[in-house]
Amino acid sequence: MDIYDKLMTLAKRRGFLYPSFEIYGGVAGFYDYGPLGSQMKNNLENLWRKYYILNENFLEISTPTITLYEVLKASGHVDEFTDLTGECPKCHNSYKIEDLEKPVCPKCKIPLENIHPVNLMFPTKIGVGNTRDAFLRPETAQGIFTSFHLLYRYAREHLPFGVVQLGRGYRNEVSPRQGPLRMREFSMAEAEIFFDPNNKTHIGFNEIKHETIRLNDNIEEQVLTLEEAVNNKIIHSEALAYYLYLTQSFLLDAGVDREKLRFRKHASDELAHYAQECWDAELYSERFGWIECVGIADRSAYDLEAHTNASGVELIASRRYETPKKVRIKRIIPNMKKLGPLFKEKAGRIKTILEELKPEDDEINVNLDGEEIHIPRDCYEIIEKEETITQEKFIPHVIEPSYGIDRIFYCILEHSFYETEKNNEIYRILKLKPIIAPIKTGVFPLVNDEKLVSIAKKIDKTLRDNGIQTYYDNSGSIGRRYARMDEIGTPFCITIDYDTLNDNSVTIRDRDTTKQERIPIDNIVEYISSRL
RNA sequence: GCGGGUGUGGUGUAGUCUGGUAUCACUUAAGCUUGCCAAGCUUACAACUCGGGUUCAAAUCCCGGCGCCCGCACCA
Repeated sequence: MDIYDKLMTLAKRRGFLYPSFEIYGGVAGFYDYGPLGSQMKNNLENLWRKYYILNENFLEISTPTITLYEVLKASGHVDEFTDLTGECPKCHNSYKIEDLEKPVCPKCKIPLENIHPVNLMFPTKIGVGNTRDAFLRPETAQGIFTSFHLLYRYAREHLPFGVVQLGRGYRNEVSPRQGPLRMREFSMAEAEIFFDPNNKTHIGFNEIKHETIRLNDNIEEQVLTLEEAVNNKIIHSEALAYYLYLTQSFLLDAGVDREKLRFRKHASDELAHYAQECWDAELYSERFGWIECVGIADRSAYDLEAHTNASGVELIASRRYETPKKVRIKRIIPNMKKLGPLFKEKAGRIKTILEELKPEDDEINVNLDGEEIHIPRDCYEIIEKEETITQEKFIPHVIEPSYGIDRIFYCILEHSFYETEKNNEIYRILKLKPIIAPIKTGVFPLVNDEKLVSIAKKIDKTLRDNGIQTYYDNSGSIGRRYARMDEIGTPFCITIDYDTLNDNSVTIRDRDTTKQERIPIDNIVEYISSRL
C-alpha cells in the first residue's frame, strides 16, 4: 500500500472522502466530501477568503454554474475544448484529427474509425420547448468577465481591482484516474484581478520583494527572491510575481509542506488558449508526482475583448490623463431631415455608419448588406471643432490565480499524513494545521464517572458556544480516544480528571508532541482560540 | 477510448485452481472495566462489485456492464 491507498482508506473510514454513488457501482471522477471532509474544505475555503477578500480587499461574487452557450463560444471554450478524435481499427491508437492531413492512421495507413468530437464540457439545455443551449461551466472566471462592466462601476472605476468566486466547475474528463486529483465536478477558487496593461506593477510588491520562491522555468529550477525573478525577466511582471508569492503564503498557511511546493512556468506550447504567461503552483504527491494545484495566468485582454466583440457591450475601463488633451477633430453630423425621407428604413443604420466614418473624402459611399449606397452631400455636415479629451478607453488585462480546491485538499492530507508505530501497532496522525483541522479539540472525561462527565459536557458546550468545533468522547480507554483524534488531525485534547474536582483545572494535550499542560478551566477558550 | 490485471463486512484478509452461502483480525456499537496515550472481558452489527449464462448447486466456471490499478491515448 502506498500513501495514496493508506490515505484514501483513512479518508473513507473517517469521513473525509467517499466515492460517490458507491451503492450503484460508483462512477469515476466524483467524490463526496464526508462530515469531516466538508468541514475541512470549508476551513480551507475560508482561509482562502481571508487571504483574498479580507487581506486583498477583493470582491466576492457568485454566478450560475449553468452558462449560456454564447458565453463559452465567445470565450473560446466551445472550440478549444473540442477535439475531433479518431481511432485506428488495427493498432487501436487514437489521434486528434486536426493534427493529421487526412483522417488516416499515420502508422497503419488505413482510415480512422469512430470519429467523434471529444468535448470536455457537459452540455445541457435551458428551458423546455424554446430552449437555449448551455454548458456546465468549465471555470468560474467567465461569470466574472460577463459582469465586468457592473463590477468596474461597483469598484468606482478604479484599477486595479480584484473579483473572486468560489464554486464548482465541470469537465467531462476522458479518463479521470487520479482519484480526487482529477474530478469531473470540482471546486475552485478563482480571482480575476483587472490591471491597466501599462502598469502591471503591484502596490504590495516592495514589501515582499526579498522573500524567496522556488521557480522552475523548464530550463532550471532555482530559489530566487521575487525581485531577482522580476529583474531577470523570469516572471514578467511585478503583479504576477506578487500573486505567486500570495499563493505560496496561502498554501504554506494551509499546511502544505514547503519542500513539496514549487512554481513551474508553462512552456509556450502548453499555454491555454487564453493565456499569455502562466505559472502553476505544483504540489508533490508520492504517487502522482508534481500536481498542478494552482494556475496563475496572465490572461491579458483576451476574455474582455472576446466578450466585448461577441456581445457588443464594451467591457472596458478608462485611463484619465493627468492633463487633459485638446484636439481638433472633424466629425460627420448626419442630417436626419434629409436622410430619413431618402433612405426610409435604412436611415437608422446609415446614421450609425456615418457617425463612425472619418471625414476624409467629399464623396461618401456606405456599404450596407453588400450594397454600395451613395450618400448625397446635403445629408450630412462636416464640422470641425476643438474637444478636450480627459481620458482614453482601454481593455484591462487580467491576472488570474485559479486554485483547485480539491487538489489542494488532497495534498494537504498527504503532506500531513504521518505513520509511526506504537506498541507494535501502526499509528497514524494527520498533522493538520489547527486552522484547517475539522475538529479543533477533543473533550474527554478520564473515566466514565458522572462527576467528571458532567464537567466535561459543560466544557464541551462552552467551547461550542465560543465557536470552537469539539468532539466529546467518553468511550474506550483514554489512549484510544487520543488515537481517534490524532487520526483525524484534531490538534488539542482536553481531559477532565479527578484533580479537576479539586482545582478546576484540566489537561490539554498537544497532538504533535503528546505533551500535556495543566490549565484552569476558565482559560480553555482563550488557550484554544489563540492557537487557531 | 484501447489493451492487461483486479474486485469478499467500515478496513485488511482466508476461501476461487479442484463449485456445496464464507475464515481471521482490526474497527464500530452496548455493557463491565479503565486514574493519561489504540489494555482486558462479554455481547452485538456487518461482506462475496452488478447483470446474465452453465449447473441439482456459483464468491468459485463462462459472457457482459461498472469501479479500481498499470500501460497507451487524452487532458493541463
